[in-house]
Amino acid sequence: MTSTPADAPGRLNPVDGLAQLSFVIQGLLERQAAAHDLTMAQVRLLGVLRDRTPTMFELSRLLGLDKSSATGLVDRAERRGLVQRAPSATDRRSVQVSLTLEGRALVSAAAARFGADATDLLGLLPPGDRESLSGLISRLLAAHAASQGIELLGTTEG
Amino acid sequence: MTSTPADAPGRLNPVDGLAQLSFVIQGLLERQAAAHDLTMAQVRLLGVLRDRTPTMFELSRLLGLDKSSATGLVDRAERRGLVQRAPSATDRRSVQVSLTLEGRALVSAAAARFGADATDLLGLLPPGDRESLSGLISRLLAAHAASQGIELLGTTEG
DNA sequence: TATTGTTATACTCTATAACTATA
DNA sequence: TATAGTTATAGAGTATAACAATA
Repeated sequence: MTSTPADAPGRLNPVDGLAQLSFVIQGLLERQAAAHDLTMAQVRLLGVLRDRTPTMFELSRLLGLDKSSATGLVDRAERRGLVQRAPSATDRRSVQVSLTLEGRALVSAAAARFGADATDLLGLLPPGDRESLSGLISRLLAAHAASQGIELLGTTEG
Repeated sequence: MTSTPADAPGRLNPVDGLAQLSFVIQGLLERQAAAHDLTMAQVRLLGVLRDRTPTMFELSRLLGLDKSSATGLVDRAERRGLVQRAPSATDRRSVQVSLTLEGRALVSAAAARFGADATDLLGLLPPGDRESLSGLISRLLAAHAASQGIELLGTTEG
């Protein structure tokens, strides 16, 4: 399901193409994560917190994890000084999680370097093809989001 | 780096599009893996063994893991009856790893179901777009393979 | 009673270092 | 000496179940 046995070299079947592309992209992401001493789980955590300050419960839903898994993830990130916990103003059971300045800087740096890698990859195609591909991917993602619910932006990775 | 804050809904920037698409595809893979009680690591193991009978050392290289990690991975798969170890005929230090019939059946079933999911996803696009997308992805992967070494087929996922 | 979050526990996955047995 | 593989150990990541504090 991820290998490509005896296919024609220049013409992958569509399903294998999708699978292989996803592994290439994930490889780029993991490379930059590792370069910043981050695991993919931590990258997802920091990525979600870039434009949110959720409670632990909301966070676990955003990441698709159990509450207890989120506790451990946040514990380790907090120990590294990347995120912080603060009591909720409205519910004394709740905790609000947010990025520290250091966490924000780290995720921005990693995102920038991933962006450069991805841009290099796309640069392997001639400009016309590149634009076609981007447009088609946008349309596919939009159709997929629509077919699900309306879980459009921001949490496709969870 | 994985979130999509205030972009135009219908027009993701190309880099975010690639990242989000990779998460969607990985999500499909993980869903079918879980449906067969497999982790992604086990799926990669079984996938690599579909058309190979490597030694433990070769296997660790194919998967990009340390030898000891491969030992654990194969131990657990063997305990489940999915793979088997056999002594090498030529080097008494070596071990040859292969799929059992049960392992082969399992990876085939998972691959088939992932293929159906991926086909459904592509089916969200009109036929013309679908073919264009597949062609562009093929070209991108070919260019990427060429830009690396000649690590064409079979191990893009490692 | 229901919900939020943590703790206790267990398993998978991964790596490093040390070891055994071959070569 | 060098290589193939395993074992010992440690840490990240995940889940389930039980619990405390609050609602």
